[in-house]
Amino acid sequence: MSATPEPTPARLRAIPSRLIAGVAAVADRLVNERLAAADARKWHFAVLTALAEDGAASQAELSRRTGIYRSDMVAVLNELGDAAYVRRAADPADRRRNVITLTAEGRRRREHLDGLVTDAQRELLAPLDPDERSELTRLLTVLTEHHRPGHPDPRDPK
Amino acid sequence: MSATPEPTPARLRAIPSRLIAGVAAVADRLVNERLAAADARKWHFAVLTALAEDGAASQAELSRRTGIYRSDMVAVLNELGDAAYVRRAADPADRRRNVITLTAEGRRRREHLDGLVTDAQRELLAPLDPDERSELTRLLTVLTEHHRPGHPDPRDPK
DNA sequence: CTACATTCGTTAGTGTCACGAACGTTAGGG
DNA sequence: CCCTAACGTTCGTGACACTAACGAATGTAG
Repeated sequence: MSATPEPTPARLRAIPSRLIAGVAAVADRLVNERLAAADARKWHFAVLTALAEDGAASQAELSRRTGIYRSDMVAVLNELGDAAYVRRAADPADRRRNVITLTAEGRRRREHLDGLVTDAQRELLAPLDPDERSELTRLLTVLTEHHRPGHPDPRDPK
Repeated sequence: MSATPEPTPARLRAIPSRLIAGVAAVADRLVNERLAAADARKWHFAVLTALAEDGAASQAELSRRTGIYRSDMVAVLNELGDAAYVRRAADPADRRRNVITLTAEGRRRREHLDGLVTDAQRELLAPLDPDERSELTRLLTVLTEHHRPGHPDPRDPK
């Protein structure tokens, strides 16, 4: 069991990057389906949650928290602003920045979307027991931490 | 540990679907970078590998094996055909079908790309030990098997 | 045998998303 | 004061997932 004489069967189905891409597609579909029913997309949820968890921030800061490119952040904030879920105000301390603030409606909206997203997680992880779920989360977190701008490879500190 | 009094901490960073999407993006980037250096894309590798592992097939069959939409398969096979990695011939037994066959050059090409893809997997999974790698693969396989057209929910056999 | 549904390959088109280029504005450091 | 860098913004690109529709061929029910 420890020494497999076979060279590398490496079945297409067992290639990690393909497995992950497949599961990611399923997860995205599950989340999007539910959010679409509430006329929202995952970016909306990500931005609202980032604001709820760590407070008001500039657009660039929100980009870093959520992983959304700052170019794409503009449109998301336009939509959230049009719906009065966030407010966009100039930062008096640094006039390059906009300060994005979560409104009361935005907070309610976030809680609603959170329920939908949580449902999607449940359906996604349905076949796993609690231990397996936390182990999966742990492994994915390790990978996420490792492949982070600045940490990818200590041999190339540039 | 079993009863968490907190309502829903649910940190944005810990949402499985977001973790998976992030890791999938990293994995895709790693694979694409390497394949691009060989002027290939992941579809090429997937099709060549499907042919090498399970033999010649029709385009629709390749679609199912690889997960590529049959609409997109056309362009991929055009490119692989132009490079003489595969041959496309009419199926005499069913004249709707094309039979796609892997050529000798295609087989060499596949082995080359396989090396690149394997390197990418190594880099992706670098922070995990062998046990963790197989556990991750196992968990992802469980999820993949569960969320498969026809198996999504036994409560809705339709 | 005829009629109908289904499969296949193909073309064209849509929407999402990640990402880069460039620009004007503003801030901070030498 | 100049230079660099960060910020918000606009525009554009390319990969990818997916749908719609088509003609040709096949299988099947009546």
